[in-house]
Amino acid sequence: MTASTAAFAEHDHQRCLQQALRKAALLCQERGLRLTEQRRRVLRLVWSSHQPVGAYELLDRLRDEGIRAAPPTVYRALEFLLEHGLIHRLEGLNAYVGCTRPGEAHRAQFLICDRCHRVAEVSADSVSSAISASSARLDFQAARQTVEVHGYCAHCRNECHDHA
Amino acid sequence: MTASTAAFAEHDHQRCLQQALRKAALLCQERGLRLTEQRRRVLRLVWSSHQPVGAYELLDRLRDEGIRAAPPTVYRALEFLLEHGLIHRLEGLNAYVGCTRPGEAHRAQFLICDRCHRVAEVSADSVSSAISASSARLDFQAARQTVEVHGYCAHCRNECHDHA
DNA sequence: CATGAATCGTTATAATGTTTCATTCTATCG
DNA sequence: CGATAGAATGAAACATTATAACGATTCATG
Repeated sequence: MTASTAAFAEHDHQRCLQQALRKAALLCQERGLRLTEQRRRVLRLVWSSHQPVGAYELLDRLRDEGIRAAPPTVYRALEFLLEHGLIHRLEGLNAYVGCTRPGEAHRAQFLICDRCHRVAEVSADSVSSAISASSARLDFQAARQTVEVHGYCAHCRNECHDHA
Repeated sequence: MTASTAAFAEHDHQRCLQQALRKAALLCQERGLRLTEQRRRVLRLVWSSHQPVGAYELLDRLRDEGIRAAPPTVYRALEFLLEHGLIHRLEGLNAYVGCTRPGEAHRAQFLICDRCHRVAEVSADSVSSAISASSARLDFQAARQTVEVHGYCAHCRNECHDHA
């Protein structure tokens, strides 16, 4: 099972989480970044599932863990994690998901299931290069692509048919 | 000049505006929708340029015109215009732009110049079908695509070189 | 006109994100 | 070790974006 298909399938999510934390630690060590307790905690919470998490939900969960936190606590951690490619922000949801390929240069697309709310990260060259080519045709220099696809994952599509 | 390239080039914007209002009136008449004064006003303000406009900016401009308006006034108009495909929402900017092809089924991508803040709407089949194909490969039923590309338009890229 | 549905005005509030400044931590240098 | 400068944090206030709720008005239609 590849990382990109894992989100919608049954899997041992503990492995996802552990791998994400391990990769983050490695990346920060390599780059001389400080993966502080707050940042690690937020990263762990973001990775607690494949469902995107909002900033204030993270705040609540931090408080549940007994952490004294205010909005800037969360936003600062998110900013750090975004800046170094450890998480992604889903613009259409104002929410955050873990990056499956931290440290690797990649252009990601997100498949967002509107029923189970799980999100899969995809890196299809066919998509990113079609966007680049289309941009270039209009003499537009593309620097950053946001691609968010809403719909139903295989499992939820079947559920919907069952209950239709 | 096609609609999709107009945004970044010199052009008679009055024509864009008038055409947008004309198309909107036509579409509403065909569908039995009420293009009320508030809705027309908001549509006109959204179309006042190719730069996306935020809800509260619209609110301010309505007030400048002497209209008594509160947030729901604007959001209700925006909701109507979005629902019937007269405008688009740019998720990454929390802002709105006029739709260049109201009434036509189309999947749009947006080229957003980070310098002049103008936005061009594109409908590249190569992009939308690459996204559909990529989704299908993961057995994901794509219903709606959000594609927002940040970068520099031709004009601004040259400006940047000049001043570099 | 009577009526019901759609639209609008108004107030309040929720949800999301930022600024600011004082304080604490941490790595490094003398 | 102690000084120190930069990074990170705590805390309060504030700014921006969006929605809920409810009564009043408008409008097409019978």
